[in-house]
Amino acid sequence: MCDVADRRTYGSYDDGCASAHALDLIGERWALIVVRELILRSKRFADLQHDIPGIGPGALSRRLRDLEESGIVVRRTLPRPAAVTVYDLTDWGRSLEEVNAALSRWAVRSPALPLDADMSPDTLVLAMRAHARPAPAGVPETRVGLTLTRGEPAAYLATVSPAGTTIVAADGFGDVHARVEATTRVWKSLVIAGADLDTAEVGVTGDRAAVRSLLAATRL
Amino acid sequence: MCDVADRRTYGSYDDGCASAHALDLIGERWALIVVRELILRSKRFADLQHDIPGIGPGALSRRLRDLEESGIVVRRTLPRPAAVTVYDLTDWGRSLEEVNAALSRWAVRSPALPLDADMSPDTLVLAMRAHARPAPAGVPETRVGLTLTRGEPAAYLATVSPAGTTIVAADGFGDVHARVEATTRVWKSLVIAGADLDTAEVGVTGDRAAVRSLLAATRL
DNA sequence: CAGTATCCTCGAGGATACTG
DNA sequence: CAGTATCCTCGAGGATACTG
Repeated sequence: MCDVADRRTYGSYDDGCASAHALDLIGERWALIVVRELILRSKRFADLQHDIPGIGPGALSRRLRDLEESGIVVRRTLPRPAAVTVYDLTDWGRSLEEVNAALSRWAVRSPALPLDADMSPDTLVLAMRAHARPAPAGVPETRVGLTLTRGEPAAYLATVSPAGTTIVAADGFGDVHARVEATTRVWKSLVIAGADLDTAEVGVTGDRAAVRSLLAATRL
Repeated sequence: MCDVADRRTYGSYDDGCASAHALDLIGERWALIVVRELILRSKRFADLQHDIPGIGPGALSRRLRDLEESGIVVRRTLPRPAAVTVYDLTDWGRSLEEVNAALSRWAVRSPALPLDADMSPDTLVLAMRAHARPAPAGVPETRVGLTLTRGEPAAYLATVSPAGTTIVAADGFGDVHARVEATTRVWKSLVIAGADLDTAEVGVTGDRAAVRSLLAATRL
């Protein structure tokens, strides 16, 4: 299927383990970060540059090409009149969310976890998904519309219930128990640093308890 | 807790996400491979060099120092008369098995998964653990003693039951339904490439069906 | 055995300017 | 906007020899 000799390039692990092979594919610098930014939605080149602090156009370009060759990313052209190039994940690539989640659950116990760095709305929502827990038994299903801003606002629909907690990207909210608006920085302080909802600069419409349920079910 | 400015070294992701922080700690080349080799048992420097094909003494030395500083690895000196230095994982470091397992479960679906490269006995057993499934309901508990050789033989005790499948490093086997002896290369062909037990060069003592149960519960 | 020291090569990728 | 091209710096780590 794959000759070892073919793989012996500089930087490749000559090791038969599946996880070593995984590192060959997504162990390169920036690779998993790029994948992460594409899990919730497809994006354009400039979107990725904006959402990934510190990546240069050269590094991004190369990483996208590698990931495409590995079958993790696909490059598509939107139908006219948009006619614009976007990057998306294959199904297999999207299943890297599990790897990202495992990393996140592990890292949260790090003594050196940075609490004040910035992150994109999508990344923050992925962190919530990685740590999402079901609501306590007996609690009725609660839906919250979440709008996070860092530059452009991004909207998500969260559903909290004893059967499980989900958060997905959303265009509209429909019928929700509460709506929340916050900057990523402020919302992050609630989710990751455990700040208090009442003292944070968060705009809440509707049932404040619903927002508390969401935080209780997704806090790191 | 951690000033961003302190972290802005070359190679560090300036990103607030927990999984990006994880990559700061274990995203370096060889880091996760070294951790993986220590999950099942503590090892000496030369053991690690032997078990990790292609790593040089300089790279291993540096990686161990970094991992120690991050609180993932601990260096211990065995009591006299051994008086020898061994490397071990902290509890937090050992919980990286979950990350390794997530990577392994993802990579197994790679179209380019190499099937013929070599791997250490411990690594092979970790792959089995990552994919371990419970036995079908109603099947009685089965215990298998597994001895894998690549240089030194390494022994493991596997327990397969509807409540779950476990494999741990073992010194002796006690009362088991079957004993298996194989080289890592041959056993790998059974577990990863799906080769047939009857045609493989495997020494089986006791109940052959027990070995089939183990393979059915741990095959990738 | 358990590393450290040295030398060297290599490629990643940051910064920047540029093109279609 | 969507990248590519160029230049440069930097550090990783392979190979090897060496030390306690």
